[in-house]
Amino acid sequence: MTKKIHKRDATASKKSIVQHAITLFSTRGYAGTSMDELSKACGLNKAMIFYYFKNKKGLYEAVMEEILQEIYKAITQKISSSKSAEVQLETFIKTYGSFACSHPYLPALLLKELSDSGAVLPEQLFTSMRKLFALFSDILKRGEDEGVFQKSMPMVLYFMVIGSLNLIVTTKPLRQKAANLDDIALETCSECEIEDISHYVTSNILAILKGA
Amino acid sequence: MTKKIHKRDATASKKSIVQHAITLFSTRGYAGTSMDELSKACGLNKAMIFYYFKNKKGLYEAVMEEILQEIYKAITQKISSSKSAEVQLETFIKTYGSFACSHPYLPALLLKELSDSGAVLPEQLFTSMRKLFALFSDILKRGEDEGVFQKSMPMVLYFMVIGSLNLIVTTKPLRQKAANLDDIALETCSECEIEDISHYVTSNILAILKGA
DNA sequence: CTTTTAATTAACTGGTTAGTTAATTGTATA
DNA sequence: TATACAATTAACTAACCAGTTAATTAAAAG
Repeated sequence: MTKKIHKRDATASKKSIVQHAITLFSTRGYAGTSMDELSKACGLNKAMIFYYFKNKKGLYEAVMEEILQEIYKAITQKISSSKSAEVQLETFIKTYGSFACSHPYLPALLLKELSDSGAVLPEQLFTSMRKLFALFSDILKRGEDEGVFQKSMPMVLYFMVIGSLNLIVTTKPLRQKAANLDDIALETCSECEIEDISHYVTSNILAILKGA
Repeated sequence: MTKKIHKRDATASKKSIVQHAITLFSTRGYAGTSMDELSKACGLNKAMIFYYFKNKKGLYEAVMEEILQEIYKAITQKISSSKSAEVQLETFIKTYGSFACSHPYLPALLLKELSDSGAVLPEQLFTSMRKLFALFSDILKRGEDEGVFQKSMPMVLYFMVIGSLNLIVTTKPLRQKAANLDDIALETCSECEIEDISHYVTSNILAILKGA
C-alpha cells in the first residue's frame, strides 16, 4: 500500500483542480475565474495551482486539452471504420449531442473559446480542435468518394452541426424561461430531448448531403 | 449654433463610450474589459462611464441593446412583407451574414452571451434576442401555412443558421492559420466570401424545408 | 532511523479592479 | 452679468487579482 492511502495525493490534487477549474471557466469564463476562488472550491492552497500548472493560462490549457480529448475519445470510440459514411455521420452528430448535453461545460467552453477569434490559441489546443473537425470532414469525403454524398462545404456543415447543438445546450435555461412567458407563442424547444434534436440535425444534414 | 460646437457634448461622450465598449467587450469579454482601459480609449475620465451608465453592468446592457437593435433594424428593413416566405428567409440569412461579417463584434458578443447560459440576462436583453428569433420563426410559419415549407423545428434551424454564420466570422483568423499549416489537407473555407457562405447556408435550409 | 524529496501551506507583494467623492469647468438661461 | 445646472475631472478607496516566497509537513528511499 505505497500508493493509495496517504492524505497527500498529487494526482488527486491535480485532478481536483482541473475538475473545479472546468466548472468555473465554463460558467464564469477565463477572465472571470479567480484563482483564489478556485483554490477554495478545491479546499487546497492557492499556491498548489501554480505549483502544478505554472500559471492561470497553463491551467486553462490543461482544462481545454482535457475536454477536447474527452469528446474526441467519446466520438472515435463510437465510430468504427467498418460502418458506412452515413451511419458514421449519424454517430458523430448523436454522440456529440448527447455528450454535450451530459457535459454542458463543453459547449460553454467551446463557444467562449471560438467567440474570441482564438487568435492567441496555443498550438496544441488548435491541433486538438482541428482533429475533431478532421474527423467530421473525413466522413463527408468518404461518403463523397463512395458516391452517397453530394459535394459540400464541410467547414460550414460542421459549424451548422456543432453550432446548433452547442447553442441548444447552453441556452436551455433561457429557452425554458421563454416558454414560461407566454406573451408571444414561440416554439423554443424547451421540452425537447437532446436525442430528438440530434436526430433532427442528423436528418437535416443528410437531406443536404443527399441533395434535392 | 447653440448645439454643435461646444467641447462638452453629452451625447457624443455617451456614444463614444458605447462604441469603444463594443470593441472591448467583444474582444476581451465582460470580465476581461477594464473600465480604466475603456476610459483611456475614449479619452474621457473614468467617472463619466459611471455618470452615464451607473455601473459596468449597465454599460454592458446598453452595448448589447445597441447591437441587437442594429441587427434587428438591418434585417427588418430588408424584409418587406410583400415578399414570399422563401425570399424572406433568403433575405434574413444573407442580411445576417453580411452584417455579421462587416460588424464582427456582433457574433463575438452574441456567442459570448449565449455561451453563458445567460440565466442572469436582464429582461430587456432577453426580449431583444427573442424578437430576432420571432422574426425568423414567423417566416417559417408563414411558409408552412402557404404550403411551401415543411413542418420544422424553428429553434434548431435558427441555431443552425446563426450558429454557423457567427462561427464562420469569429473563426476567420483561426481558419486562415489552419490553411497555412498544410500538414493535413483540410478545407477550412479560409478564402470563402461571406456571400458564398450565406448562399450555401440558405440553400441548405431551403433544402431542409422543401423536404426529400 | 535518517535523509531526501515531493506536497502543501501561510503570508506576502505589487498591481489592478469597479466604483465614489468632492471639486471644477463650461454653457445656457434668467 | 449672475445664476443654475450639466458635464467633466483628479484623487481616492477598499477589495481583489495573479503570482511568489520561504517555511513546513508527510512520505519514500537509503
